[in-house]
Amino acid sequence: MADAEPLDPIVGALPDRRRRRHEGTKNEILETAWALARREGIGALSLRELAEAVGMKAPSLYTYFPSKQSIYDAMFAQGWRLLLERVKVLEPNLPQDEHLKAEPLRTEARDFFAFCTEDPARYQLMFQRPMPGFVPSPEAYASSEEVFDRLRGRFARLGLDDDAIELWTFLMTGITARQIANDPGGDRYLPYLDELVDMFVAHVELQTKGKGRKR
Amino acid sequence: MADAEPLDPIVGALPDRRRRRHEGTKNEILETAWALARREGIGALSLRELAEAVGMKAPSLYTYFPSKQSIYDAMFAQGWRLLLERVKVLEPNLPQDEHLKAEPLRTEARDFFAFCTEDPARYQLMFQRPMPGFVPSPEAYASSEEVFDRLRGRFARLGLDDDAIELWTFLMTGITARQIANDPGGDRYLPYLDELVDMFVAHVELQTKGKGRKR
DNA sequence: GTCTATAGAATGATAGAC
DNA sequence: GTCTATCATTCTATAGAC
Repeated sequence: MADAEPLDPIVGALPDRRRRRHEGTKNEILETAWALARREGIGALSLRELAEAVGMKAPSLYTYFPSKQSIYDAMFAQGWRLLLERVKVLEPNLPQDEHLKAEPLRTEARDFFAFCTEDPARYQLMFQRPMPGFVPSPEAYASSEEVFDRLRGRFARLGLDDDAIELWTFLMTGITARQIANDPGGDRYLPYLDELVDMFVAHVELQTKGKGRKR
Repeated sequence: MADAEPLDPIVGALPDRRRRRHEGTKNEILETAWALARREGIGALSLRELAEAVGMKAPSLYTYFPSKQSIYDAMFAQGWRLLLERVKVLEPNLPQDEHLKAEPLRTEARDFFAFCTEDPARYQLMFQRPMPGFVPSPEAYASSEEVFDRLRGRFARLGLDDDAIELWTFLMTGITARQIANDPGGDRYLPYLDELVDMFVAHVELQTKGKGRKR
């Protein structure tokens, strides 16, 4: 979970070696922030603690991030960029025949489930926004938008519309949230995942057969 | 949202009028706590603020609750007791014929959706536990257990087993969580609710028809 | 870039007078 | 039961020396 951070204008003007070093430290801070968030909960992150864990005093963090919010923002963006990388991998493997939805959707489901449950703190930050007053910056938000755009694209290639995406989202977030809340770190609910997908596939196929249907 | 609070031993020994008054103030504090939680988020509740809103100074709250955690605990218990009251109402209306699942499940779904979305702060406290370190007391937890026991009972009368309950829970929490996160106070996702129920019913009926199935 | 020192504010909780 | 006063922390953030 690192790099690809968009450069801020001030730092971008520095000489190369120095800039690289600056970015390196920034990433180290973010890595440490993730580690702390995993241990104590995303809402419990404090700058003193973070600074100490990274071998600094708290004020030094302000050389790298202008505020605590901006650290959350960078983490949020990082999480979505990472998910984006993972869903890109799914796209070349989509079938030509849109009647073969089940297998790609199972892969999709397992990938999402794995991503969410392998880091509950990240899940909370990305999907539950537990910090009062935290609003992601437009740049950070952009990655999350692209994830959804690509989901739309993949679903379209399987012959599925936006309403199907909504249903799909209920299922996937429903099961992952329960996994994280009731059995964090485990996989107690994983066996239900394929059943959810089968239920979903049966439903959308029933719908597309009954054409010209009402909603 | 009030009373039925189990008496703590000390207060239970007081004379009647005095005890009633004490309980009344306690409820007033809880009501005010809910109002603040709705306005500023459940995690942002502070004792000073709460005391001021109820017309006291902060230390006076300790006459009624031994700690901030105990206030959260009382709220948690209240929420589950209230949901318990609501699901009890559903039970007399269950059909004799277990092939008529769809209507009672729609009612069940609408009731749960309404309960969850009419008070997002309550939902967060009951289902998402956003306060680091908050653990409900065994007494508070008991109400939540009874809610699930009764759900099991109703599902059994519809011919549905524990695995069906798990699936159902994914669906219901998936859609309510999304409603609360993306359109709090609104009902943008309500139109999908019946569709979820239909999908679920079709799935479980397919399963019970194919008897002796593997899992 | 990193530090010390500190501002400035908020928190939960307790002691003890009345 | 309620209050004042206060403890003991914690927090983000800034000023300014080095």
